[in-house]
Amino acid sequence: MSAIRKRQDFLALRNGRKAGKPGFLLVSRPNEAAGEGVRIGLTVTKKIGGAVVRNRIRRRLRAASREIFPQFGVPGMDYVLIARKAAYDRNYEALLDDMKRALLSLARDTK
RNA sequence: CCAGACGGUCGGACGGCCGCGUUGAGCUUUUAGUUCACCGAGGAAAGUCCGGGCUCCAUGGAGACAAGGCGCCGGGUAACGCCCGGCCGGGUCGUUCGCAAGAAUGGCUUGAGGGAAAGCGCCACAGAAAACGAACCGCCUUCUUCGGAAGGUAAGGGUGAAAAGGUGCGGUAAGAGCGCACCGCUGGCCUGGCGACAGGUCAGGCAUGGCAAGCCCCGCCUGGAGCAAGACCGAAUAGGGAUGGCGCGCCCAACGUCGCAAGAUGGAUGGGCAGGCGUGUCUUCGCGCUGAGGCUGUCCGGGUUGGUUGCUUGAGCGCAUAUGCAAAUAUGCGCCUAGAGGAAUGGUCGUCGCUCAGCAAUGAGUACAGAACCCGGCUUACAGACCGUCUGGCUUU
Repeated sequence: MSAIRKRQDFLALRNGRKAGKPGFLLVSRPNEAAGEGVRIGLTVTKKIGGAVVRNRIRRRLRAASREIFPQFGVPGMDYVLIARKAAYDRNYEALLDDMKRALLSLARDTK
């Protein structure tokens, strides 16, 4: 499991499959170059809030993804989480559940 | 004890589980991975408004001009438009003196606080008039056709943010610094103070308003850009320069050169044909493109993605002593305190603290806000707590 850092890679995800949840929008796309690894990127736009709010959202989503992705992420896929405002104070258990369901629904669509 | 103002300090704590970044040490086979340890956001990290350090660029010295900024005095500072102390003015409240105008003094508050007799400009509305010293009403004198007209007058009315020093007495046709007293103002001199200024004294009746945060004048200051500055290393691909190798078919031909001529020779940013490539299933044939434009070796320089560096020890922080009203400075001792880069410094659960509501159980809230080269300031945001000074109220003695 590694992070997506380059702008080019983020742009490539733009047309991927999407699954929306209260706290975020999950986008996925198969990645030929990466092989078997799962790559995750985070996007938190300025529209959502100040730096403090954005940092907290980024950390919560990152912490949640660490718990969920090793088990439910599909190897060889790139994922991008686009944050929404609700991620700031949504119940953590609900956030984990949202993420699990989003991954499952994307995996079903791919088949 | 309560409330308020001002100044200063702080701005949650502990534990479990799961994680991240720098550094150090160890282990594994180098790459990399892994284990342990240490450290890991702010008072404003914010706004990016001033002042510097640092870096690159520009620059011979000095002056002038332009543009921008600053503007009472003294001190502090690396520097500042910041800070400290002082001076002067405005507003407001109280006290004292005075018939009054006004003055003195204390508290709070406030001032972009140089120049308005260098010049230009502006002063809305209202008002007669907003500066050329001004007559609307009123007042007084003269004349009168009894409607008013001419002249004098800034005491009174009215307008306004602002109306031509104020109060009182005299004076006068009515008035007026016209005269006088007091208050205010302006100028000279003397004294005190480093100075801004203050006090005293003499003179002047003292027409010549306000705005300089409109232009302007005077004095002082200022080169430009910023860590995405700058330095180094440099993959693949494309492109640039130098140099070498291979290849560069045929015909026509403008024109050039040589020649007395015949002719010879070179031959284009020209034309045609071979040849090559593509295409319709293939051949023939046709169409399109191409037709020396090529292929390749070596070296050089620039340079993108990326990597390394700049990158945290500094006008640093704490304590003590000394000097100073203070800002601050000096000396001594101690300390090392984030360095990321799609960007670490956390996520989650529990217990407690604090504030508010409630008799209680309990419930609700726990701010503003996230380093990005580094300092000194300013400004703005902020739940709550603590300390000090002052003011007011209540209770007790």
